[in-house]
Amino acid sequence: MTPKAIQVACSNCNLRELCMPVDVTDQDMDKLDSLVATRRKIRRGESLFSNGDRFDALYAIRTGFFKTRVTTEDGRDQVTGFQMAGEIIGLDGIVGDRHSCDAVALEDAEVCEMPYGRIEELSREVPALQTHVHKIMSREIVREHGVMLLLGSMRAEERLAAFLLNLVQRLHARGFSRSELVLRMTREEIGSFLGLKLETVSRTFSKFAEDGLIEVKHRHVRILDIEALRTLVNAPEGR
Amino acid sequence: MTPKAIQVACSNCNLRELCMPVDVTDQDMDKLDSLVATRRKIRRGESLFSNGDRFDALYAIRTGFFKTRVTTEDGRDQVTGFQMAGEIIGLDGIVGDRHSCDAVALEDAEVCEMPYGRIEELSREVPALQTHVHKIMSREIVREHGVMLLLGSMRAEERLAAFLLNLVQRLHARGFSRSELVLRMTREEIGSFLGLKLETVSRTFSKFAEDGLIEVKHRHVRILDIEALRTLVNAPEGR
DNA sequence: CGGACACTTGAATGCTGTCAAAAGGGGTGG
DNA sequence: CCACCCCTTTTGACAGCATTCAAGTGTCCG
Repeated sequence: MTPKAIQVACSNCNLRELCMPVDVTDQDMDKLDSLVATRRKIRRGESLFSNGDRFDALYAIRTGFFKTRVTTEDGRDQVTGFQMAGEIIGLDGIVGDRHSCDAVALEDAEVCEMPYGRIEELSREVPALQTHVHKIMSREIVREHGVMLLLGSMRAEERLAAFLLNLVQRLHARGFSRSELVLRMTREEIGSFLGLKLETVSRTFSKFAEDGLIEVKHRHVRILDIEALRTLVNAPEGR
Repeated sequence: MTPKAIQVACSNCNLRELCMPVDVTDQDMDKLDSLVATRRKIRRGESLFSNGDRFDALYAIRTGFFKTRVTTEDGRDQVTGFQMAGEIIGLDGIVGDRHSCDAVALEDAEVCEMPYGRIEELSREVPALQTHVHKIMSREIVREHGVMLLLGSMRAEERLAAFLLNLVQRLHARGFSRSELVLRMTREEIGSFLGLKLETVSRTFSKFAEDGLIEVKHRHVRILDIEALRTLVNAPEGR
């Protein structure tokens, strides 16, 4: 028995419902199993791909936690998202044959590499996969709309509340607590994502703790009053 | 001779190189001509689609100018982009079978409606179209990364300069002047897109004019010193 | 175990928002 | 086609939130 061979098949992957289309025949599933060419381990701090790298595959995160960020020549940078198990990264590379952002592991991670050419081939044969790929890209577009709303119209407290709610919701969908979470990123990275300085992030954490909304102990956060956080995000007065 | 029938064919459309893949055989081009089901005219102020509408087609803009915006129940809203001839809108609807944003015409417009089911079908038959669709979605993702960078790390002057440069560049690609433009949107809409209040937009326009970078006469803008604008955007110190 | 890095907190500055008022245009209806 | 009215835009004064600069503490990784 070769456990490794079993693990490599998407059909046996416990993240299947996150990465793969739901309705596929056994026959199609056999094809989809051939999508993942290799597994790749990435260590904390290392990049899965970087701005300028040739694009040739999408990656499904099996374990670990990533950030993606865009940078400019003049030193500006912006974290564009945090990604966890079951999520797909690399979509930015399709348009220009090169990646336009960096994907950095925030903890040791493992990803499934899916050669893009193979994705296109199989998409033509398996309509369910085709639709699935389109939905993944559309979902990313919609997610970014939400981030734009956050960056363009929310104040610091609202941004951080929205960030925490989003994170805990995604973690809960993966079987973790709905009230407790461990942040894998620094205050500076949170700030970059939220368009705030790290001091503002830290201060806002402290204020939430003072107000009894959360408990913060460095990177451990416990949500005490999730309703209050929701109310904050839906505050009637925008910026 | 029926000029209308001729116009409906993508193969004869002067925007073809903006909407369609470049390398297609004549045979494939015949197929692609069947993509556009109908033309639709939208009058200034009307919506092409709205949040919650059932999704069933993508739209290629033939003429006119749109804004897309997301809104929340509590009255927050955010302009997520401005779209002009040759650009594709509606991608947000794929993931949830319903649109999650509004597309509003800022001037009288005409769009080509491409039923999504037909796009999927043809994508399976014509690989060049498949790749093209993927690139369009990927391009939108990358564009939004740029907007996130703008919203998350730039100050008011930098944002407005980046906005003007982007707009004039896209207009120039469509045969318009590279230094003169007519804004189709209000100061408030610019502000919503840039995460600023309309007064700040107005003030920043005035400052640019005082500094000799541009000439502003309501919605007519003439760029006098494009290099200065570029320098502003690439300013070494971010927010 | 030690040092670099991450985090917290304080004080002051400043950019952008808010409120207000006036002027200018453009669109619509007669 | 013209005139009127409303919406858009501009500008000023002031307030507030987030940034900046600085110092001290804590902690995690090698």
